[in-house]
Formats: sequence, C-alpha cells, structure tokens
Amino acid sequence: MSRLGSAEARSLLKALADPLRLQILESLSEGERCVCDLTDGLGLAQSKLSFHLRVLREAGLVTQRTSGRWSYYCLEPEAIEHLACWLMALRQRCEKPAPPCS
Amino acid sequence: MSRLGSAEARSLLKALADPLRLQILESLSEGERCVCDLTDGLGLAQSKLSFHLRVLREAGLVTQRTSGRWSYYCLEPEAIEHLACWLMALRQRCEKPAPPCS
DNA sequence: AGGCTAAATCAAGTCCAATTGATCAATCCG
DNA sequence: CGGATTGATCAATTGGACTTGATTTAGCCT
Repeated sequence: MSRLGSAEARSLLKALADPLRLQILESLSEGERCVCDLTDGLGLAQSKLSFHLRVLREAGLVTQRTSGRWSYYCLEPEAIEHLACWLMALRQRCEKPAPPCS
Repeated sequence: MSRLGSAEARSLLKALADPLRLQILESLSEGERCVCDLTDGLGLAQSKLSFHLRVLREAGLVTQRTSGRWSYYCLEPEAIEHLACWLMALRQRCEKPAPPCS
C-alpha cells in the first residue's frame, strides 16, 4: 500500500471539499456514468458539471474515457483508498497529553 | 461503528481542505498541544491560528481544554476514523461499466 | 458537405472564506 | 490593584474558487 504524502492528501481533500463534487462522486460510486446522465441526474448546467469533473480528474479521483460523442467518468478507487489510509495514519498517536506550558 | 451521512462527511472534508489546518492536524497527530506551541511551531499569526482552530473545533475534528491561561488542543480520533470509513464505503461498488448512451 | 449534438473551454462576474490588525476577556504575578 | 500575557473575537479587506453564458471542438447522421 503506497503511502500518500501530505501534499497529495491535501490536493485530494481540496478536490473533495465541494458539495457538488461530492454529489458527483456519490453518483459515480454506483458505477461509471456518462456526462449526459450526470447532467440530468444532478440537474446541473453543462459547463458547471464539466468544470467540476475536470477538478476531480486533475486530482486523480476519477478517470475518463471517450466513446464517440460521449464521455464516461469512473471513480478511481485507489485514490480514495489511499486518502482513507492517510487519514487513519493521522489519527494514530494522538493520545499523548501536552507538556504543560510555563 | 456509526455511519456518517453525506452532510457530516462534507463538513469534515471542508474543514480538512485547507493547507494550514492540515498542518495543524499533523502537529496534533503527535499529541495534544498548547496554542502557544502551535503558534511557534507553525510560525502563524495568533489570530490566524485561532481562526483555524475554531473551524476545526466546530467541525468536531479537535477538542479543546483550558488550563489557567493556556489552551490545549487535541485531535478527535473518532471523527477522522469515521470519515475514513465513509470514504472506504464510497469507494466500493464503483466497478460497474456505464450503460452506453444513445 | 452541412446540420446536430455532446462536452470541453473561455471570459467575466460573483461570492465566500481566509487574512490582517485591533480590541476584548481572562488569568497570572509582582 | 496594576501590568503583562494568552488566546478568542471582531471588522474590514483581499484573493481565489465557483458560476454563468457564450464559444469552440469533435463526432455522428442524412
């Protein structure tokens, strides 16, 4: 399991931290989707959806394939898994009380 | 293990998606810290740090205790763990190919 | 070729969150 | 008490991300 650096985790989190993009990802969690289906399903303007898909793509959270006129997007499970692992690593070792200030 | 809803996950992600707040959390992952130590360690203006600590606190990612003049912050491991689990759940079930458009 | 549709890109405009500096509240200590 | 220090809060500003509508690119069909 490849360990994620802070910088990678940061860019993944930034891409995830938008309500629309989370909705998109939740749609994609049910399987690959065509852009036109996402547009309809989420009721988004085309350019808005395209903008957010680009952000997700550049963050490595989704992959895209083109077939004819249509564009299909798919979740990248490994990216999400790596982030989850990074979070679990962060969570450990935090029980030590602080040295008292003076 | 209590399952997180989309809304909770969204607010946790939003709080995490800031480079300074991630740095703060990484500092806290080594154990509880006093505000003054965080200020020094991260080289941040006092009001800036206080602002971000408040965001983290309101998101439930850290807890705070006061002792005399000093304020100590501590990671909330469960919040992070819940988010990691939410991500893992999102990741599943995404292998199904899209129905072709027409 | 010419028209049609899917989807990406571009250019402005808008809006919200982060920054900054100042002020306030509370605690400690001489 | 009075001065000093920690840290939270407030008000105003700034910057960057998101939105919007128009334009562009490319594939399909007759």
